[in-house]
Amino acid sequence: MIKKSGRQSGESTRGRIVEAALQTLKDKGFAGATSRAIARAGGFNQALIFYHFGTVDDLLLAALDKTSAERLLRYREEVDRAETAEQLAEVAARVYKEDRDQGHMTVVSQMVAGSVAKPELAKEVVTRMEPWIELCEEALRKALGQTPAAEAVPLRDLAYAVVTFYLGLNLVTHLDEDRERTEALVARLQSLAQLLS
Amino acid sequence: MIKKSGRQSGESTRGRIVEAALQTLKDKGFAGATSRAIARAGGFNQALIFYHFGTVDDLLLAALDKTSAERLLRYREEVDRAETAEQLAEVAARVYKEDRDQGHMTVVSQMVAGSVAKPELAKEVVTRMEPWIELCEEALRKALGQTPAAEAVPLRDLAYAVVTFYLGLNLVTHLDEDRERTEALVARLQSLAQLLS
Amino acid sequence: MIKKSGRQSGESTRGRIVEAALQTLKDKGFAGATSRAIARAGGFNQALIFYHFGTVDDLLLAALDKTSAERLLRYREEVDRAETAEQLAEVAARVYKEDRDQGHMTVVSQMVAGSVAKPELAKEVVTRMEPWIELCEEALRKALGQTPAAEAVPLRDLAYAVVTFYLGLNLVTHLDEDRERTEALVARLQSLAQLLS
Amino acid sequence: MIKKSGRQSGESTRGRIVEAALQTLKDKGFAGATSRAIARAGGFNQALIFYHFGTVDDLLLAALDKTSAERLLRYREEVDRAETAEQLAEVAARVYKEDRDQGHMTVVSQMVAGSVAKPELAKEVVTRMEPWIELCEEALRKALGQTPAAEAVPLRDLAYAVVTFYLGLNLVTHLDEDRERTEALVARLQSLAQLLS
DNA sequence: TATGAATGAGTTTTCATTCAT
DNA sequence: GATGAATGAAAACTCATTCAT
Repeated sequence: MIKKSGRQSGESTRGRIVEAALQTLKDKGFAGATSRAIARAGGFNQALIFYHFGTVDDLLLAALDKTSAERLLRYREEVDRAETAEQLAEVAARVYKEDRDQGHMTVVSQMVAGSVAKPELAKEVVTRMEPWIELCEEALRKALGQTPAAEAVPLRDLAYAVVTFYLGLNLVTHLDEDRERTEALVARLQSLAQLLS
Repeated sequence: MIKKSGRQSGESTRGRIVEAALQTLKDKGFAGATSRAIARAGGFNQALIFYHFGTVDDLLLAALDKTSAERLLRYREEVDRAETAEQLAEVAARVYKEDRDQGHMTVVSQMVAGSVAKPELAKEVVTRMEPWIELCEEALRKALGQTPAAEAVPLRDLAYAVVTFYLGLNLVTHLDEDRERTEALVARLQSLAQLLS
Repeated sequence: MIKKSGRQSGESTRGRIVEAALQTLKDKGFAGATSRAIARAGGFNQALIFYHFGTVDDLLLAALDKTSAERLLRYREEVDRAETAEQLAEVAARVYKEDRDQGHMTVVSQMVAGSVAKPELAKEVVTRMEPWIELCEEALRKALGQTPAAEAVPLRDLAYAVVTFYLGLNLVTHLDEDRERTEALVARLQSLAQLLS
Repeated sequence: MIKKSGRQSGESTRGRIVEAALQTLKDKGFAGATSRAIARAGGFNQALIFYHFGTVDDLLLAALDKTSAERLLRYREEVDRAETAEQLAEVAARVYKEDRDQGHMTVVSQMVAGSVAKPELAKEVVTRMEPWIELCEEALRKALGQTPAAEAVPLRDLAYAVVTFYLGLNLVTHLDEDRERTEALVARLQSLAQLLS
């Protein structure tokens, strides 16, 4: 079916809006992700956001969903391929860099940080963290299978800790302009992982 | 002698404003910490904020300073008293609960999260994180002194990791309304600490 | 077909806003031409000004443009019609009275005066004075063509002087409530013009 | 009588405030001459303005008085010394440059322009223009004594015209950054004066 | 005299959202 | 579907002025 020239189909418009929301979240943070800023970033009309998503917060959640889904796929692919703890540590370091460079984790931490004052938003954000904890638990099971650490701490809790750390890591990443420290940190954690294995 | 309402000693007014800013940061987050909201919380005139602090951001930084100074004192006291890794883990768990219940760490993570889009704010926030990393390093030196972990990872980097985790922990804390998970997590980390010792 | 109040054709709204800005500039001067005052004068929402013009200064410039264009047309029409120095002096007196009564020159002098502290505004205002100097030069060429005055002073400079005087005249006009003096002054200048011819 | 150290006598404080008001009027124009800006410029407390002058407008008038008195003295001195029209034209050019460079006329034109919306202020400003018109008339009498121009136009009216022009000149001066045009203009007027003599 | 503190009303500008077309 | 226009509320910040000391 051929669309009229100029106007994109509704689906692709939604996509463009979500994309613009993501970009704005990365560039300006939660506080700066206003309907105007998003519309400006995407080059479309402000009102479109409300037509397609109802509220700005709903658009932001949709954006979070998109990032989450994409990255989850990518992570699972890598986790499935890895076998040993060392490999997993290496995977984590690599994918972290992807996340950081593409701003995916910025989106997540901004949404988490921004939802402090908005309980309804917070509820939705929590829900979206769940699959990450699961993926992480899976990875940890692979990595720590029989080690003493696995016995001391239930993998579920450890997974929660890892995700928590990841959130903090992202928050800190944007403060560390030259990336010296965060870079070093991730390298160190890799060494630590080998210790535990 | 009782002061008439309205004109006060200046220093105490600054204090009241900072207190209101802290409360607002805790209750509404960075995005909600507007001059109006803060003035409403403290029951004073909006313009007073600008009279005493010039800008909202400067007030927010002053609030961060206050929390930071107070908590740093409290932490150092506890860290100085502790001797073994186990004691330190116990201290960490206890003081974390204080922080959480009093909202001190909320203030920190909100300021960190809120400064994504504001480079000048970010610079100031970074500076204020430094003493925390130092304190943490000190505590880790005590805890890990001779262990293999201390050799694998420089304590400085580990301290940075701990602070990062702490930031994430706080972000996550307010999402976890019933505190089930974060509570469990902290308990688990305590066990983990025993493992490492 | 009558439009419902509220949504209008955009172009006409811009016009209404410009008109309100002109009125406010005339009534309250540059310092009093605030967005609120203008919105009140025009009976529309304050935010409309920013929607259509971005900043108050840009609106004020648009208002200046409108007055300028309208009056320039009117002046040129009269100047083209006049032949002798006496006729031009008469034209000048007549159109000055129009200007004064309609407040057109108040707008100009207020914008000039108001731009002291605003270099960007000043730049724009200067640009908008140019066509007036040109028109004036043209009129002077007609009036003074072969006279000794024309030889002593380049017409360009004289035109600049006339415009300068006109600016001053306007400033003074509003101080001279009963218009006795300015009225007399213009009459005298007419006589003077005859002397020079 | 020796004053206490630190505190200046009331009279000198008034002087400092007036001086600061003048400076602010020159730098920021009427719209920018707020109590805060003036206090900042003079390095004293805002409230002092109200203590000594009651309102900002009254201070501004006091400042106008001071400039006016000082310049009037200077002008009279020069006018008294001059004899011929040529000398007077030369004096005018010289003293104009002083005025411009020291910003005295800026103060005047800003006060005139700023009083559009404030009838009480306007009334006061008008009063303060009177001695200038008189001085100017006197100078013109000297310069034009027996010429045909003096017969065609009453000197009083001409004096009014000159003052009016002077006001406009100042308005234009600050728009003409490189001073090319206004400089040339004043030079031309000097030549013109010789023509009339 | 002088001042730091305080205030209510004001400033420009941006917000999310709605609506007519 | 899409858009330009419109709006009431709110943002940060400044205003002239008052007052207790």
